[in-house]
Amino acid sequence: MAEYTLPKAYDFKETEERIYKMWEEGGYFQPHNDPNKAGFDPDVKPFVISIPPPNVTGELHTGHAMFVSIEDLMIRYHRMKGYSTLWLPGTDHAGIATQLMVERQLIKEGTSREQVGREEFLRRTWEWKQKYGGMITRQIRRLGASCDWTRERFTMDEGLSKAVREAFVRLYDAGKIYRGPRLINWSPGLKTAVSDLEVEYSEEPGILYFFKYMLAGQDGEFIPVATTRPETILGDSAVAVHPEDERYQKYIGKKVIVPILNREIPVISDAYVTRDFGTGALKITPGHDPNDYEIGLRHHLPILSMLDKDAKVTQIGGPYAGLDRFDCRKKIWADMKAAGLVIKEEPYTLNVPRSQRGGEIIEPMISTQWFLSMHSLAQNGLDAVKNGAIQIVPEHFEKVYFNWLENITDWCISRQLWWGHRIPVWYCSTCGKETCSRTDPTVCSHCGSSEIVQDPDVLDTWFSSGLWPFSTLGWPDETPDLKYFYPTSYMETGYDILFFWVARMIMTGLEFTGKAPFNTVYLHGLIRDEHGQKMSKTKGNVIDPLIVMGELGTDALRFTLLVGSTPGKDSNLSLKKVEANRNFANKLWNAGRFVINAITSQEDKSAEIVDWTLADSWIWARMQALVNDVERLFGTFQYGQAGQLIYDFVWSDFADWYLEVAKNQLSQGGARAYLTAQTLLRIFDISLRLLHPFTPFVTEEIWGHLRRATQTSILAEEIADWPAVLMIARWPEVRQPEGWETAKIANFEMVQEVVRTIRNLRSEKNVKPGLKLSAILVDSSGLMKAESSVISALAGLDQNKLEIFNTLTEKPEGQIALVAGAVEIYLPLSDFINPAEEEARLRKDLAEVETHIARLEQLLSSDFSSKAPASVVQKERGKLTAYQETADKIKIQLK
RNA sequence: GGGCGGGUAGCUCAGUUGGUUAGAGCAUUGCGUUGACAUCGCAAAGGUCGUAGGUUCGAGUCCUAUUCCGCCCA
Repeated sequence: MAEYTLPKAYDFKETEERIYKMWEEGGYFQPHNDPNKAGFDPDVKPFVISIPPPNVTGELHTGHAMFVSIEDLMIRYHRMKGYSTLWLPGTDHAGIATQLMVERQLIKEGTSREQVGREEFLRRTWEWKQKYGGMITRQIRRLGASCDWTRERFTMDEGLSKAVREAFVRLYDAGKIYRGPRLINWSPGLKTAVSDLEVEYSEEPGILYFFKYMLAGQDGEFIPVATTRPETILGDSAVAVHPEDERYQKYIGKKVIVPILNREIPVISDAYVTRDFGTGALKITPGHDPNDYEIGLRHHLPILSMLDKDAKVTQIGGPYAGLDRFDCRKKIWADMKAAGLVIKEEPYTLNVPRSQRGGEIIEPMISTQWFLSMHSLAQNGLDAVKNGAIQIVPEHFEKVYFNWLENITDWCISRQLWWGHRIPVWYCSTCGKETCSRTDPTVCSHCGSSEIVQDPDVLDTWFSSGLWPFSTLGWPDETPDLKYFYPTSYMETGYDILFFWVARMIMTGLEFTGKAPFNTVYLHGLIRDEHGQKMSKTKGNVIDPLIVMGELGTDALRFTLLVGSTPGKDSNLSLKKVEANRNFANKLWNAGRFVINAITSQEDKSAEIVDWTLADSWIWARMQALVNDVERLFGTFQYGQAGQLIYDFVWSDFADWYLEVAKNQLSQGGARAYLTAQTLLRIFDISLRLLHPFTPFVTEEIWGHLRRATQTSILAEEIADWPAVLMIARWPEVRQPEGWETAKIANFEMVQEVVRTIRNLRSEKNVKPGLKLSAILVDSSGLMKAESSVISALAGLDQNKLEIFNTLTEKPEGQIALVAGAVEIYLPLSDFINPAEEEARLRKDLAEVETHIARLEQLLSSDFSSKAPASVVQKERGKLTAYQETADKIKIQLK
């Protein structure tokens, strides 16, 4: 007999790091079937997820914890099912964030990006990346992520940079990338263009300014106009009114005078104008407002840029040139007031465009940028989802996806930054033409001049992450990895980057590889705090996953995130829940200790042959049902639901009931004990396998102990086919029910009901838990007789003083009477008997049972019995019979 | 303005193709620690499933309207 003792509580702190190291060093994170290695079998199915690359500057937050938990679950599940599984990790270069980080450092040193120059700046940035870039991946490891770190990628790597270059050149050659002046979103603080998606609109209190647009040559006549941004008056090209607006129709075609500047601009008519907003007359500033820009194009108005890249007024602004945008607003309004042009001011809620990064106010302005024409790409992206090549989970996000792609505008892909993939276009000062090339050219491809200079801008970071599923596998080269692992399987990420990232990957995947880059998009929701508030540093409600893991364990955090979430829905994270799941890990640990003890206590295999007990059969039936349910739920991405079922099974069925019965069975020794230990081993093993994708650490640790303990026990042959580690153990197989299950479950449930009934009464009467009671049971089915030992053990009865009769002609004296289903129970608690109370209790029970009887009788006499499916009707009939039996028994006791 | 999602126990949330006594965790109340577990056990209490209609033998679940909340897009 092997001695095998474990600490009383699960110590995750001692365990997690050790286990992770063991996995990683054991090579378990790498696909077992690798196209780069000998013995590769192309027929083995791969399962692939490319990680949503976190910013290289990032620090772990709950969003990362969420995606790592879900993706690791998907990966571990498929690995256990035998797929050659690849979870490819990496980070993106986060153009703006990283550049800011390094710039900040330079400023601290008393220098600046401009002073050190582009080359030195990039050297410093790489240096920074080498030093700090590994932080986020180390933190992801802590979550238990079973990524193949040998294939880790970074968007600025040589290979991925090559992919970016290839993608750009192909799109350029196809005429889908173009350069030109357009109205774009300008970030004056960062001094770069940003895409439409990077602008957020926030409602803020502001002022609506009403003023006079004086008519040229008509003394005193004016059109009243309202604006939220008076400084843009300097860039006005027209005043627009609705064509059918009777107030202003007469002015259409006339000229008005721009305040202060005294330029003359036309009054035009356009149906875009809302007649009942403001004054019904709209000033048009095509150079600084997207709607005005459209109107400007329609009416061929001059486009004036009255703000420069620092958001200061240009020469267009005459006397205001050089002023900051907000100073100018004040000054021009004061000057207009002095000139008698002001009508009034009203408070007004503005929709202020702000930068997603940093929150500064974005200025729409005209700028020469590179754009990707989206039309054909978007159409392919739409088709891929519409024809089912890609499935989005949950389904309703397909509508959101369609809505965006159907209304897509061209994507501004150039950024005025230094950190990123530089645009591979060179301008020739000799012939004035562009050269776009896969390799850096030395001369102009048009005239051969060496007077060429590269475009200074870099590409949007999302341009490179948009290629991620295939660039990470080696594209544009036809590598073995690309051939075998592409297209990938699932794309799992938050719904907040459906447009930023997912849609763009789909479009580029189709464009460059001709294939959808994945077959399924699984979107998870955002993590909020306990009360559903968005986490933010200013609110101080941020939950740091590193702290949670440190205090309650990684498994507890993972289980909470997985079980508390439904696809696509935001979920609230509460530490109370994490704590409950920490308790669950401990529960599992202790159940494991019990099982190990039961196994190692078996001394020899008795030759005696015994059959399974009712409890054995019951737990098997429940286990099989669970395996079945989990499989079904995983198939429909309902991981939370599956986790909940496993939790309930382990805690309630296995630990609360089977383990308690097992104690009784083990104490009988011999073959009974052996068989029980075997059942404990098998059931617990399957439980751990099912739970492993949710809580990898604790399950791996206990399973390892279970394996080692069993190896030196007489049950060793039971585990002959177990691998060295749980993470590559086979996923439990679904078995079809054999027919006996329903009856065994029903019988055991009857036993449970009798036990609960007795326990409740003991509790109600404050019977000391240790006190063994005698009892009389009346049961004609024979079930109680067969299970008397189990019932005595679980309900605290003295088996020697337990009498079981098929029928009882006379009600025993001095006993408390109870009914559980069709079983009558009598307990000799004469000291506690208060006849009036007892009768009242029985009458109350009877009344309740009778309401059920009445309800069911009515139901069964209605159309229900003819129209509902037979099985449903049968079920209700059975219930009625059971209630009637119970009622009969209670009536006997009331006599 | 357009679109999407949600109102279920005190709190935070689950709830399969509709199946007839709506679940969990936490919180609350009572009892209980000499071998799996106090990071626990055994019990109890707690819900007109936002509102109003409809479909159906049957609705938390499907349909319509309505109200409140949230998100996305313009």
